[in-house]
Amino acid sequence: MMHHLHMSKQQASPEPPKSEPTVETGNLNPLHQSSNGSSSLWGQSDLFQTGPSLTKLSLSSVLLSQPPPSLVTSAVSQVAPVSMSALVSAVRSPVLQPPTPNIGGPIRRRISDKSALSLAGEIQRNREFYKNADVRPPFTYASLIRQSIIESPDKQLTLNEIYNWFQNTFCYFRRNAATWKNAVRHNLSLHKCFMRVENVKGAVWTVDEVEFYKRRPQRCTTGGVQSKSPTLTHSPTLYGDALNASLQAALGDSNIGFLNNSMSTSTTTSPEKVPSPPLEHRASMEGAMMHIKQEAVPPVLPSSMVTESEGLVHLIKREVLEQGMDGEETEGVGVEVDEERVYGPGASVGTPMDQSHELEEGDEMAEDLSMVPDVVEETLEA
DNA sequence: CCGGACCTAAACATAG
DNA sequence: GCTATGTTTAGGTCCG
Repeated sequence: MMHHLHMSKQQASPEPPKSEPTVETGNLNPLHQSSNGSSSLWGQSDLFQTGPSLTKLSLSSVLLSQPPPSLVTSAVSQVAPVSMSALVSAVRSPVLQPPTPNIGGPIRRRISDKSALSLAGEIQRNREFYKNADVRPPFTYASLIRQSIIESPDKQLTLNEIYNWFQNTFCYFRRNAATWKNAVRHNLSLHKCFMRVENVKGAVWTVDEVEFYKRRPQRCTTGGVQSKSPTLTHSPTLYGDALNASLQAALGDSNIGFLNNSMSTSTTTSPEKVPSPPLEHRASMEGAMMHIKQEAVPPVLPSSMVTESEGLVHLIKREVLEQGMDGEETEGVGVEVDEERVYGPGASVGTPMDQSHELEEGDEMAEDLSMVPDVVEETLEA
């Protein structure tokens, strides 16, 4: 095992994907074709990561052996006292055994939920790493999809654009296209947080932040689940739990205020368009926000709502179904979603400009996500 | 042990 | 007929 790690340290960038990772957003389908045996590859590849080719394993291992820069540097240096033990162990272990989940097998411990909040930062920090390393990102498909959409200027992407984002952003997704693409489509259809919208450019996918955060809290909220994850632990993302407490304390009202402000700003910036978010809705939103706060991450909900309620013309998801049936699961959700959907069309009030405005705001928020850790760091250091 | 979240695979339907 | 896109279902793993 370790062998691979040591050797081939230099072929670190040897043959990741035969196709140059230098793909530009838009034109890169280098591997698509290779989807031939791809389908099967991933399933196994995920398990054995590189089962067939040791060379690849080497590569991965090597890369893995040196966790994403930010993962180590930021995590270690940043989060000093907080959850030292956890972080330390997390950071150490990786050295001995690759931190990433991809190697050992299909590790489920992926950063999702609130973790997704800082996913932006995570990706930003390690963009190069993920771009060149054949490492499977420790995020769930849902989180990644969301991220891709959020990163887009219009907060909406076509399926193909999402594919491109995956491939552009992660070297790992330049292989086994059939598999992960299927997963992406599956996720888009499965999760309520992803909404298909008929746009000028055809069908595009958008994210319903409210939904996104709503359906995932449980797992993460219930306790430092994520921090346990090897991948999460050392990730800048995991500020979540461990940091949380100290973070909250550290940040104090100032930052919270910031958060609140951000939220209020976003919520207030679009009051016209989104006719006074129903109280119930707000309540739920706040619920979601609570999670966000806990993670010490900037709010994102508002923007989504806005986005959603904005120029979205046709919301073609399971509205009917939700309304008609499943009153249990989607109960609360359903209601809120419906509400939003109601706004959507009616929100036509929102002008294109408004939309772009909001969208930009959303961008900023996405940026904020990436800076959260820094804020934390500074605060803690101070 | 259970239930929920995820992942992967695959069948099917549709539209271009 | 093929491909891309969507939707569903099913089986498994992991985790709290």
